[in-house]
Amino acid sequence: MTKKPNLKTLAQAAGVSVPTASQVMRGTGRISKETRKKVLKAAERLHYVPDGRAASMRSGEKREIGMLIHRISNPFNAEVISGVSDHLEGHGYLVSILDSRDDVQHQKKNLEAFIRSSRGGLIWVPAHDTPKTTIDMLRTHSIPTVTFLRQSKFAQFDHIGLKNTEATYAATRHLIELGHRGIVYFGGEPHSDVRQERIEGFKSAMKEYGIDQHVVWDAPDDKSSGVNELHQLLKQHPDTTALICNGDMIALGACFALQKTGKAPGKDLSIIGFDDVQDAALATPALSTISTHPYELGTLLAKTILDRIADPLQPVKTSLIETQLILRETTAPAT
Amino acid sequence: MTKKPNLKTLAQAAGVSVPTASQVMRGTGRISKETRKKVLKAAERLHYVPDGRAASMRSGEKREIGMLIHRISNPFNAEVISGVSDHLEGHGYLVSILDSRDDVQHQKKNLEAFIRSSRGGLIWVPAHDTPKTTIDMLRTHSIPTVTFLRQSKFAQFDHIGLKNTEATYAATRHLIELGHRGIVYFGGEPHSDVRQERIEGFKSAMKEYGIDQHVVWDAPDDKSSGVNELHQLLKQHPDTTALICNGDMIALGACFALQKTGKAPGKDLSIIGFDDVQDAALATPALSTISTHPYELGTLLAKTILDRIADPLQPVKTSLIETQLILRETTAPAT
DNA sequence: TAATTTTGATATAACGTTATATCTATCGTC
DNA sequence: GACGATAGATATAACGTTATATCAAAATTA
Repeated sequence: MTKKPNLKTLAQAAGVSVPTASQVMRGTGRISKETRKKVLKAAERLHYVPDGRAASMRSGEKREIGMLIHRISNPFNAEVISGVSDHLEGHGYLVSILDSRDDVQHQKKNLEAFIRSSRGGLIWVPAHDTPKTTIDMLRTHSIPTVTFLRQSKFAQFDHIGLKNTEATYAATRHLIELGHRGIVYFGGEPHSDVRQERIEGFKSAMKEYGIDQHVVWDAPDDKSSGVNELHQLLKQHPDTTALICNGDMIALGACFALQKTGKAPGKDLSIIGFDDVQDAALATPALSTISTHPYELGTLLAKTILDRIADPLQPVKTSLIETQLILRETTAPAT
Repeated sequence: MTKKPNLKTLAQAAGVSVPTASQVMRGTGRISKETRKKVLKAAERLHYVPDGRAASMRSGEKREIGMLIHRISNPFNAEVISGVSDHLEGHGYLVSILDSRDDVQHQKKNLEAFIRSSRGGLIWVPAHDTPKTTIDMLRTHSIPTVTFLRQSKFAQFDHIGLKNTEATYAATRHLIELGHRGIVYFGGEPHSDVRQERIEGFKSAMKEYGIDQHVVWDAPDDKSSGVNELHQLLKQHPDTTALICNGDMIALGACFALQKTGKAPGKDLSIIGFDDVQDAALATPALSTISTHPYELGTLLAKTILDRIADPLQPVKTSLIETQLILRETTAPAT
């Protein structure tokens, strides 16, 4: 059990000075072929790996990006992560994921630890009702930050979002043209801004067609919530003929609940999800939904944070990703 | 845009020396009430946050644990992560996740960056066919490491695993007692040791009942693979009446494929999954499967790595988690 | 050949902390 | 009132790197 090797050890083993060893390891400076070989050989033998803390502290370089997201198990997020990682690893960065569980307490703890650890940048989905103090904390440490999906009310960061309003507008319009009138916006937390944008699109389509009644139903965005809440909804609003859902998971839950009562999604109730997760296409019946190109979103996030790191003073940018209405088997004309 | 504050700035602002400021921030040493108040006030005003790199380098303490796993989107892993995070955050650690995509190249890159970043410990699912050099790299840096699910052939780390053999033995036996004879082990990569253990249990149950023919079918562990491969399997082995699957996702894929051809899981083909992910209970029909208590596994992982950090020289420990056969709607007597 | 540049290496200081040793008042004790 | 003990602060060095300045020797130029 030998001691962990450092530059000093390495330099001694190779018979050179510490700065020389450092230069060889980084491939900088003027080094002769023989010394380079000597040092590399010693490094191999000792399994030398530089201490990133010391290197980063001295040089100011930070080759690690953190992603703080609201739900690590969300398959949509997993796709985004892939996009981010593929791009950033290509640029020599390590991407590590933190899970806020969409809870401001967890988020604060994680962010404090994050700031302490001095990483190069943050890709972030702010938790619901993120307080101003949290934002201030980030600002005063001037960490390159890009938000996605959700935007902060209190500060301007670079942001990649979705065209939420347009997406639900198109979906709602499609349902109306199929003859539906009893359309409900199903799922999501009341405080969510993203959801508010989506409801905006829903309402404006309804208004455009002169439908005044529009029900919005609050419920957590997971599958079991869809199962549980659908019955409540149908009991309270029996004239419902179609759902625009806040996410695929709750939509799939609703499909499941419907089938349990002997009814058929599509035939008895039209359902449109949001995200186009892998399961949407593989469900029975296949879920009509709104696709959001998560991998491309990830790539764009990666590019955006690299730009921000390269030039911290450039003006703030916001990009919105196009969505696409995917019609499968859970949408049909109203009967 | 003021400069990031450090201990020196803070000490000057509070009118004390650097070591005093340091002691106040950590709550150590002998400090009078007034000076403490002065320093804390200044820290608040400046939004001072200590630099974890410097602190960790000097003190040797590392309050960050990394989890390197094979598939971040796997819902089973998400549950494990929750268990780990809940426990470790309670002990003042930050948990960050790295995704190896089950690829030895990605894994190596991630591990190198991980070692450079000098974290306190590693919770790890080794990728398939992890080479010895990778293990050596870890060993020479003597990083407290706990593996889970998969064990390394080349080194002894603390390990938390599943009782794979017992699990599939019980499942196979159950199917045999229901009258099935054409039972197939469906899914998984050929090189997987975990899968090998499961196949062991499968075979030994078959042998015990004098059934000599046992088909093992290779296929990736995801849903779409289940959809695609089932047809191939049934074409090649038409006398198949039941499947033991290597994971819930491929099992659900098989259910889907079966339904597409007008047949019913449970009635026409019995299917047992592995993991008991959330979707298993919510599928139509509900999936019979093997539950593995992922959250508890996570808690145990957290405790194990804390023990290892506290005493790096203690003997290596291995724990195996009990599994449980959950019978739902996709298992029925053979016709 | 003297002056100048280039090559290949090294010495030194600095990044922001914390561990250890040290120092000066003030206190209690007999 | 002399003495040791203690409270409350500080000086100094160290963690493992890298940036900058420096230096000797070799190579090039005039």
